[in-house]
Amino acid sequence: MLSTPMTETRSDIPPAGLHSSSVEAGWQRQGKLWSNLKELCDILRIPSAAIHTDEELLFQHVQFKTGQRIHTIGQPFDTLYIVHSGFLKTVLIDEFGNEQVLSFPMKGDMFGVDGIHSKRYASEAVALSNCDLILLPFKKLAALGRAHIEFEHAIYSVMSRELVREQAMVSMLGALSAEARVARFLVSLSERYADMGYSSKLFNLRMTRHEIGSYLGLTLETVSRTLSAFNEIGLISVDQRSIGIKDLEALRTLRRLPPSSTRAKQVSSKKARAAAPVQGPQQPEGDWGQLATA
Amino acid sequence: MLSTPMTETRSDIPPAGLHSSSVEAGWQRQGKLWSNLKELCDILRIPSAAIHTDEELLFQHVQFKTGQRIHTIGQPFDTLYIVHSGFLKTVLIDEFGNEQVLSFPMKGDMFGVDGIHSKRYASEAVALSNCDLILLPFKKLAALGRAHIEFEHAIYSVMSRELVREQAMVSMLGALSAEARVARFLVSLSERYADMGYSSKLFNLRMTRHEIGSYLGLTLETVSRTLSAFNEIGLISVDQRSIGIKDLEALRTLRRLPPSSTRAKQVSSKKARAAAPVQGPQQPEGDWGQLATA
DNA sequence: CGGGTCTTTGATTAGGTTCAATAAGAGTGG
DNA sequence: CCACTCTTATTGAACCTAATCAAAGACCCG
Repeated sequence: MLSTPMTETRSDIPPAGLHSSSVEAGWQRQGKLWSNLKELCDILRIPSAAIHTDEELLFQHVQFKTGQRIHTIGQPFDTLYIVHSGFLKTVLIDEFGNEQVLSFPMKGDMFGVDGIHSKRYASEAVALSNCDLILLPFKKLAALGRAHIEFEHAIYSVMSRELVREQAMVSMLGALSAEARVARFLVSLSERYADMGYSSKLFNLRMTRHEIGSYLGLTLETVSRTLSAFNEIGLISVDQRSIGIKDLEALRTLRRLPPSSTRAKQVSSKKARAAAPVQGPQQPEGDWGQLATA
Repeated sequence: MLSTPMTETRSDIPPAGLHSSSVEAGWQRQGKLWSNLKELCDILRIPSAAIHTDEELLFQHVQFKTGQRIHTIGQPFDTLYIVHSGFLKTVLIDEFGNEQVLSFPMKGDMFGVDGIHSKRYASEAVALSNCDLILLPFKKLAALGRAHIEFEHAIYSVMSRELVREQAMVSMLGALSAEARVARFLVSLSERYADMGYSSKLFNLRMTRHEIGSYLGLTLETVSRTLSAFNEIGLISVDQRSIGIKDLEALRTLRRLPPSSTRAKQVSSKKARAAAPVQGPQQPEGDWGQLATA
């Protein structure tokens, strides 16, 4: 119930498999490596067109292990973080020590932006898996914006994107039922994984029910129950952290589960598509391991 | 229930009273007037120190009447807005036409930022009173950032501030009871009014219960009931749109109304301060009118 | 294997929604 | 000016969703 103690040292497994796709360029076992501007843009999904490839600016990587904190609330702000690989959560801590999950940053996401205003981080970031992060000192970023007009716009764009995301979040919390929230959460995870080259149909949750609940404004029990319900009516398959998406469209459009009397009917309406054997490159299980990507 | 039709032409009352405090410099009756950079910074509460006062850049003002839309969702984005005077709401519209209120911009607030990312406004802004807005073309803003390093940081800062605000919102929606939400809403309104030089103890709501409810993720009935409850136990006084803050501290720290059994006890604990006759410059009633400020 | 965390599921409660009726204002037009 | 209408606000009663409390099973790791 309290701020999940976070084991601080789980899965110390060193990188298992390596890979060398385009974006993964600047990465290597433990060693802090460096990315250049182009790589940075690619990861952030920013048009890197007009970027001079001869740009010598380099950005340092840092690794964090599961459970480690990247920054805490109130800590002086000076750098932004971009997720190169791994999964995290950002949280607010209320006066009683309760966590409120704000986001689950993953590859391509930037976090720490909330520190710009007050020069102190307004939230806390914790690694949910081993992570490889790119450090982006704010001063450097600002300078970069000045040097490359393109990049400047990109900065604004990323911040704007984040704002839109938060708006969607507010909207969801303000208006949707528990089922709809969980459904949307699954859909967005699915899409996010697809973006990253993982399977959008079969993946493992990196966060606990408690964290999901906090993120969605629900209790862990409600999350658990809702997942079970989705499982029963055939929208998904659930087994602990493993989720199989069976009917994405239904999840996408779900607003409210039929009032349990009509529940049976709904089950039938699930256009028995269970035939389609879900698969595809599954998400790395052993963390930090083989990114069995496309 | 549907997206309040918005009368589009209520209170066509022209500006009643004028005033000429420091910040109000570039304003005048109907005429679109212009503000210079320094004034802009002042309004935005940005340090305008290193700004060359000889700067010739001017920013156009525009007036909107109660009920008018400033921009709509999907409309091509090119300018940001800064509230010089008046009250607005920004809303999201779901697939059924239901509004979700995201914010209530007022003096010193910037909105439209959500349009940067997709080059289209992601939300809709509606005037809740007659408004005087400063137009800030995004291109101009970006150029400005390049010209004045100070200002560039200010841009990031304002966007970051907005993000933090949204985070607080998410946190509130995710974790607080109805009473706590309404209490916080009142507190933040009070503080906001104080900032603007109005009375923090006595003011009029510019928005309907429905809009407040939408903003707080509650129904209008719950908002109404909660206000009534606060009134009963002496935290505030309510009469329609008029709110009197009686016990700010209680509102600030309220997490959950005592379980109605202890309710009586609570009433007594209200350190009978009703003696203090609330007053101070009240908010302009006739909109657009006399800013009876300090 | 044992302690810890995480998850599932059930029973009960309560906070908020929904439905409904009434009242108070504000604007309109005869 | 008053009747009429429309929107907004208040309040009550019934219902329902999700929270809370509780217990047992699954998983993880030392």
